[in-house]
Amino acid sequence: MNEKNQAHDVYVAIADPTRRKLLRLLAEEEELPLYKLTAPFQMGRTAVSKHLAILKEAGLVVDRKVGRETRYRINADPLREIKDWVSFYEKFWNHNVALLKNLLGEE
Amino acid sequence: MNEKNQAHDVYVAIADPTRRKLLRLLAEEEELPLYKLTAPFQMGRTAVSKHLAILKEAGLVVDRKVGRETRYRINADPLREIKDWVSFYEKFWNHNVALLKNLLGEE
DNA sequence: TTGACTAGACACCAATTAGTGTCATATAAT
DNA sequence: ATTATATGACACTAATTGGTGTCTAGTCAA
Repeated sequence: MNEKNQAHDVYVAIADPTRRKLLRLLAEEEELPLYKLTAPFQMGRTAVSKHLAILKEAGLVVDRKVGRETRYRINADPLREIKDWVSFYEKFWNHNVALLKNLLGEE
Repeated sequence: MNEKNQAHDVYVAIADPTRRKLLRLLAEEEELPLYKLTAPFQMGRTAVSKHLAILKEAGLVVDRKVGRETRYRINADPLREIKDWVSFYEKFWNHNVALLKNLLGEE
């Protein structure tokens, strides 16, 4: 899946439901090896491994080798970028809420 | 680009830089026709139109015909979903900040 | 030390994506 | 009435994506 170089940003990383589910799993278990991360999915180990590689590229997971396992751990920091990006648009829905309040208030 | 059916969620919609830029443009101009939205990009009108279609599918833009133009307008509401999703992970980076504070406090 | 387990590295494939160009149509302007 | 503008609708293409299977190597256990 993207064997070549960098260029996988956080936005792309979280666009895939499988990858979001992986993050969720990692959010609850502190550290998990690939074979355990593969279990909840129908796809094969290779596919999950590639998804994890994309998450890793985006900085959302960190891995370390322990014996024959490769254990993955979440790193949520890059998600700040998403949060910042979204919060810029918050004023739009707040704006609408304000309009609505206004409307109801003048009713 | 996805001529068939639905299935374009918000996550996918914002994964593309062109589409994020489109949203930004629409955030500043209230309402813009396709030909004006195309101008800032190097790609052709057709491509931009398709990106807008994806944004529309995700509910992030609304359009209306005015004469021969099709004018686009932003609708930020679906971004709430992203915000909610990200905020779940906030505790992780807050957790780290807490740890750091602890560390500094005990210094 | 033999065998089972965990995972990386490849090669391969089908479906999707992001772009292109062209043609048709509706509207506006001269 | 004619011409220019704005866009939709298609057909096409190259690159990317998300998945597969196989082979290899390191590690753990009997």
